[in-house]
Amino acid sequence: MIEHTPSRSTRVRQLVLDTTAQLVAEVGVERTSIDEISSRSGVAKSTIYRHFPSKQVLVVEAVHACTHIPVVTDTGSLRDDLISCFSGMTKASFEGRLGDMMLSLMDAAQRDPELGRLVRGQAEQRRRFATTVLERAVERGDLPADVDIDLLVTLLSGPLVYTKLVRRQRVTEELVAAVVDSVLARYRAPVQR
Amino acid sequence: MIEHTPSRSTRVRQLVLDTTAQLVAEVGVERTSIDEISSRSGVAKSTIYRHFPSKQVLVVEAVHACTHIPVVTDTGSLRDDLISCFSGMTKASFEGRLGDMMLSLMDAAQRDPELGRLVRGQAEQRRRFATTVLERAVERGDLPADVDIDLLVTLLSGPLVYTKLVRRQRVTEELVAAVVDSVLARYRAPVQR
DNA sequence: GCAGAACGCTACGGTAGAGTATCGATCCGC
DNA sequence: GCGGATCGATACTCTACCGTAGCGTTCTGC
Repeated sequence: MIEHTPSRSTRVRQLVLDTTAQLVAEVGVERTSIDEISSRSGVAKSTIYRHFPSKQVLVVEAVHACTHIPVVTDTGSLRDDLISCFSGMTKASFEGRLGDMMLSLMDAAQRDPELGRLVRGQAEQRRRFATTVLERAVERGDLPADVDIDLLVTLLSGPLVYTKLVRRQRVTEELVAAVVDSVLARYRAPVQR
Repeated sequence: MIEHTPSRSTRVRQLVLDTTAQLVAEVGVERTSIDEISSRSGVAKSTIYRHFPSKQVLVVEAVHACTHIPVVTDTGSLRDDLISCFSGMTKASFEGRLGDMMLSLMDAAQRDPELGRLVRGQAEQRRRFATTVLERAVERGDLPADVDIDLLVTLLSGPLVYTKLVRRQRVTEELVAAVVDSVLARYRAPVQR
């Protein structure tokens, strides 16, 4: 992939998007103003409006710009796949700017249909990834065929979301592993004691 | 307890608090305005400011007014106690107005120190209740002594919070029971197979 | 180096909301 | 039913913000 030196236009555009994301992460969607974006980025207000028709669109694009899609591994080990899956989601959703935006974003998504689609889409995508990993495990026989995959995804995702949003603590690799192990414990062959 | 007929002052005050809570539940903390509270409640703006020094204080009091403390049962059965505990919390936190406020509240709590204290306090109280139930179970020998209670509380609370906030689905009695049973499964006497 | 595009600056108009002030009307205890 | 307390209505100041407009300046492709 050849990296052209970006034109002035796209450079400015990127700067505005970046500043917007930064501001949303700091003060939330509602308190983010164009004037503040302008003064903080050094890009004139008029220029911002030459790139984006409205604040609503700008915010949506800025948020969209900092969402990555985590990769799904297939190591053959359910435990490893789950840990990899949820570690990836943690990095993609809870860390960096997106992590700081989450609450404000979810709140704003209740009222803004466009943000609503974006946030809901992300959440569903996250669920689908985990669902895929679990379905593969069922096919391999690592999980009983009658297992409630939907419930399992909730049992796995919930504690991580809770730790991030309610407890406001970092979701560590150790926590992910502990959650995965706890949830899987009942499906392991009963240990001799 | 003798119920006096409330004076005009407290009646108006209550009406304002109620309308505020209703509005916060509908449009969130930031979009709730004194003018709207005034026009919707029929109470004049000037009167509102005679009762509350600022919007910030009003919102905090309004939120505070609709928080109940769930009761903790002690039936001797860990499963029943947990289900009772988390059903109570669900009713107290996820249903009714408080449930509709949650997201906006948690978001606003990031910036408003007073709301922050309130929300954090609630969350900690919830955790203490669950912790109490689990500690009793350890004392009774229903759970191993080296169990990680903190992790257990997260495993139990997380899926419910996730269902409410992220999936935006009702937290049913069935879900509470399913989560409790899933988490407890690994601590049950290993089933013969 | 020279158009033309992109940008910065400043100044608007318009709206919404917080909080204050005044005054007349209304309620409520005594 | 009288007087003090409370309330309603209105108008006002301030501030913040969205979005627009005009114009001079700077950059960029050719």
